[in-house]
Amino acid sequence: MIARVLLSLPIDHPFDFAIGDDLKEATAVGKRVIVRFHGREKAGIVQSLAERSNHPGELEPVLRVEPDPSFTPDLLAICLDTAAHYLSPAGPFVNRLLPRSASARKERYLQVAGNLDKIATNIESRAVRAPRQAEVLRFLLARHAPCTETDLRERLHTPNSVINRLVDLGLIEEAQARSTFTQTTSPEGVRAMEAKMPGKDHALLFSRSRMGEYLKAIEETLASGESVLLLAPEILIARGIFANLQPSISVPVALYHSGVAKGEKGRVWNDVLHSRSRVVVGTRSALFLPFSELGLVIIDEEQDRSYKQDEMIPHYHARDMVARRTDTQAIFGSAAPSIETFYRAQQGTMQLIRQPAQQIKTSVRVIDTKKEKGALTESLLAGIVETLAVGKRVLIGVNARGYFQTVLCKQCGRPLRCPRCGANLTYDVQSAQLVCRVCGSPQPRLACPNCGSRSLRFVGIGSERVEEEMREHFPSIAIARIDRTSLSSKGALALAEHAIEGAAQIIVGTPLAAKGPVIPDLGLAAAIGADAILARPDFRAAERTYQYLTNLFSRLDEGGRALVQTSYPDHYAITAAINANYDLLYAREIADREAMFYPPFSHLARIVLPHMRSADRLLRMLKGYDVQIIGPAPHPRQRGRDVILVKGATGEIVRGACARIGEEFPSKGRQTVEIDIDPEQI
DNA sequence: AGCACGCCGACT
DNA sequence: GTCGGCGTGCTC
Repeated sequence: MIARVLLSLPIDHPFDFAIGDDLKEATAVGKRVIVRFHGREKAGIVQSLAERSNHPGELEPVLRVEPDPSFTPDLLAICLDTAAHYLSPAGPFVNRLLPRSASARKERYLQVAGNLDKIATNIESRAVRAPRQAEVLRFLLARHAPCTETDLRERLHTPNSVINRLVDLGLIEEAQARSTFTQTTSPEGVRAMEAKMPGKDHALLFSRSRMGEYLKAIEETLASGESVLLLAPEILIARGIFANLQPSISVPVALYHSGVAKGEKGRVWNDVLHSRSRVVVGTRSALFLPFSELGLVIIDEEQDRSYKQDEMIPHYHARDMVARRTDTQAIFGSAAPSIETFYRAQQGTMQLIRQPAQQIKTSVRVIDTKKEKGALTESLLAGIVETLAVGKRVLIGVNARGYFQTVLCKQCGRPLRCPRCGANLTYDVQSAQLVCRVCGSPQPRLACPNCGSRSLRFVGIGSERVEEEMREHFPSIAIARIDRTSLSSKGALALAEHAIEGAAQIIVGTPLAAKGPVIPDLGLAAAIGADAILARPDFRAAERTYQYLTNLFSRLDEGGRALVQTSYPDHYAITAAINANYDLLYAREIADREAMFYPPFSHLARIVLPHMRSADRLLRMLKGYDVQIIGPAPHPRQRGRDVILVKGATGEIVRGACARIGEEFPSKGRQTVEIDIDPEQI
């Protein structure tokens, strides 16, 4: 017996290892094994088992088989399919996905034990002498659902001793996560569900408030014995949904995202693997958890760019990977769907459930910055003062992080560029110097690296600059800034959540802060950075602008006011957003996309290649396929690299052409050719 | 990815 | 004459 093992190497094929008699029993497809490779111990995932190997030489033995977490064969197949779809090697992907072995300690799900009267009397009798115990009982009783020990400790700051004492007293007990759920769906319920989605497993839920529909669908799926996955675009939002969902669902809910601690990841993985967890809320990586009977995937804010993995290979899009899956029901939720998804719904590829009635009419005021100058106009400041005066809160949406967006050289008349990578430099207040946000290198002098001139002009405005100006204007007001750094650590995350909940009167945020549910007591949502999104050289610029503004407005409750500062008050993306008129946006966009042969009418791939002798050969090769080629154009941020956009009528054609590129131009060091299938970033 | 092998410039 | 630069190639 031999095992074909996927190692974390940028090589697209598995390596064979011999399985000794002692490990025959333990070795299985999807397990993590330790092998000796190239003289060193390395972990790998068993892709398949076979009788013999084609390898001419001697085989190294499998040294050890790791305990769970492991892949189910089904999940492994999905991962291999995903990697293949994006023309990426599977080894690094699957090795990265699988968490390290979970710690021996298993997370307990706790619930109140015995009859409710007994608990109620205990809460009363313990209120004075054992207030912490009473608190825990009250919490669990009110919750109606089991709760993990960690969760209990975090929410109530309960020491372990209190929990253990309650277990000893027999007042709380470990819940069998699986058995606590009572089957509630009648045959009529099942029939109603079938009627709702006749013969179609996938639906676009186009609505402002979607949680109710989600809850219904989740309970229906649970009732049929299957599991549910709910995806959110950001950690911050996943956490919010998790907190909301947990008390209203009949089984324990697990949370899974890249910020979850290692041990906890392994625990959640194992809970899903053994069907102890049947509802998971998470970000895109949760899509690759080992569900055995996944009945429903909900992908909330389906239009969100964050579902695309840009930083690492494979560059997969969670929404598209869900769309490919016919083995599970799927709901794509959005208040401002992507043009692609809405098109599919229009074509009948998926069902369209549209609830326009729920759109809240927001009163929006437009400030034309061609008439009123400055990044922070007088009207905006007046609006903020007014809002604060009535005790309401303010959200200011800025398009970018940092201080100034760009620094222009008056001599060269062009933005200052990083000499190392060619990206536009920004000014950092903290260090009072120019820094490159792409490669991180600071500039020694406050001068143009190109000509040395010290006469600079600062244009644009970033979140840090706005935050600082706000502090000057409103020194006694609590101000918070929310951007990508808010997701960097647990502490920063908690701070951001705290700010949104009410700790800050003014929140300055990048588009990240526009995502999420209604912010309590928000009186004013002001967009001052929408133009920068609209001006991006990307065929989705108008769509993104609409989605950004819609997101921002949706953080207001009934009665809240919005304000948009723009130089393009008549642009359809902005007027459509202000009037919540998606159909206007869609009509304009879909006509444009068809005329310009962009998605959904074409499929794209983005190729980034270094300046090399063989670039001409690459282009000639592409021309042999039925594709359109745009470029090569210099990479906007990386010096010495070019970008080619490949357009084709089907994904197969584009992927075929790109696969050939991948074969003919194997990655070797600096010469690596990057291929991004269905890019979100143009 | 590592790591070794291998072939050309400035140094004790 | 050597030390060491990183291009190329292999790993079951």
